[in-house]
Amino acid sequence: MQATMHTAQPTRSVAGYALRQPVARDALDLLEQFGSTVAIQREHEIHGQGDAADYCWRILSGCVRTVKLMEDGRRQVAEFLFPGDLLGLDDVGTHDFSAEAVTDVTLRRYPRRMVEALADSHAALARRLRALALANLRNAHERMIMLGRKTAVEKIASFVLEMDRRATAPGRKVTEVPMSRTDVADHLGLTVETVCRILAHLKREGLVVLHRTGVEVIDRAGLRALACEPRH
Amino acid sequence: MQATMHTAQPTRSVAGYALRQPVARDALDLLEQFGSTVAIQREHEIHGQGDAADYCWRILSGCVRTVKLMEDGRRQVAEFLFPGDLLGLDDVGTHDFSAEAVTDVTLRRYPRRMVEALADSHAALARRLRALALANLRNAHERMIMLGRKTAVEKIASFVLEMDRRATAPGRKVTEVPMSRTDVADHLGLTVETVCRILAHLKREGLVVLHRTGVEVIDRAGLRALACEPRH
DNA sequence: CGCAGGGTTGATAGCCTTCAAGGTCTGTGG
DNA sequence: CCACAGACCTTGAAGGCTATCAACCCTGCG
Repeated sequence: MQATMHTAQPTRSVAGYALRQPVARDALDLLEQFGSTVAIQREHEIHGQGDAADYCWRILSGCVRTVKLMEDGRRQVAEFLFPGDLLGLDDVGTHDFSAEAVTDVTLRRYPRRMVEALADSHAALARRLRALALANLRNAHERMIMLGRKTAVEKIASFVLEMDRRATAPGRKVTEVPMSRTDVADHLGLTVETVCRILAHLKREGLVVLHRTGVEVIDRAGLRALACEPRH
Repeated sequence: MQATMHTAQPTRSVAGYALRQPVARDALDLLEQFGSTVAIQREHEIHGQGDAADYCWRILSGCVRTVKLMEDGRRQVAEFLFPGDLLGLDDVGTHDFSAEAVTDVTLRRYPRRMVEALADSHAALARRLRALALANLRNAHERMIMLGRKTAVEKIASFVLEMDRRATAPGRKVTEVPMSRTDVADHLGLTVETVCRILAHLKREGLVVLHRTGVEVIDRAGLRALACEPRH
């Protein structure tokens, strides 16, 4: 789901996978005329798991999570989305996940029908859509090795670095971390308690400073070492 | 990477995500004239991690695994591919994974350059390629909840059921399981020993029978219950 | 026949979870 | 303004699931 769009948020300098096949004028601009702006309140649902995939969205402000639930309540947060990211383009027929507002969010909404129709007549858009899907696939694969083979410390260190890259406002030192510890836990395949403990550990080690609603990376190299190295 | 193609292997009745947007004549047939057939020996590499993505392949016979390695040797097997599945279509520029032959395999190889060129002039092919990418993305998401939230027993039960669906020759009761226990472990985020122990457990419980080089599902409903239920 | 590699099983250890008990912050109402 | 309730966060103690270490088995093959 996550993919950066750069025309809409020129101030954000997030590294965009989608930029590998640049086009002079972004092919996604074709959609703009069919868009409408909507606002969703914190903790409200944007779409449910199994809903018809009639729309897709671009995040203008705020943070969104995509969630999959098991019958017994176990939860997996697939992605966190930030301004510029796209949501709901990857579901065929029905949405695979529910999408929920982590904070108050504003979205630009596009009818899927138009997307598909335009893609058929504009090769550049079709190419762009596939590039987005492939970038998301690459992300998903990265998460697989994270979930399958990394230790808790490595997961948290990776997560902090990812937030630092993706969610730090330009010019600010402190990365906003709007989601709850529970969300982070369900994203990384851990428990709330483990997330807390390991963040506290990183803080004791002087790698990060924890603020009210954010994290400040002190020792980026140290975190990077923790994020990939074998246990300890 | 995995995606079923059904024109090429009409005898296989694997449920194909790719069939959601059927076209009268499969758009992928456009590629056939540019294909060449290659054979790769067991345990040999088809392409390496980081190699230029100049080709993609369709598996004609045998079994292939896609592998990602961490610096310290930890390994993640992203997918197992069987006849009819496509390989290497999802990598832009360079391959994200290495692909290795689990058994002796025969492949049909296509130049990526032709794929991209044809996609630009044939909307149906472009649509089909995106559908394949999205199906793979859906698979990857399914694996995320598996790796992040399922217990070892649930992982193994799910895996056996998946092999039963995908790799059972038509009319046969016994599912060939050509990959080693190590491969299975690295696919599920477990160790070899745990895989062995849990297979033995499923056997003791009468859910499966283990053969030399395959598994026979005895109690499909029982396995299905184990695959999704909470621990125990 | 002996060797090598993968598979299986057992014993032990450790990471993370589970269970439990405060602590902190925010929003609300008196 | 202050008190209070509730949600989230944090920290501690104990337990369980899976990994690790080790030994043995089995099979195929030179």
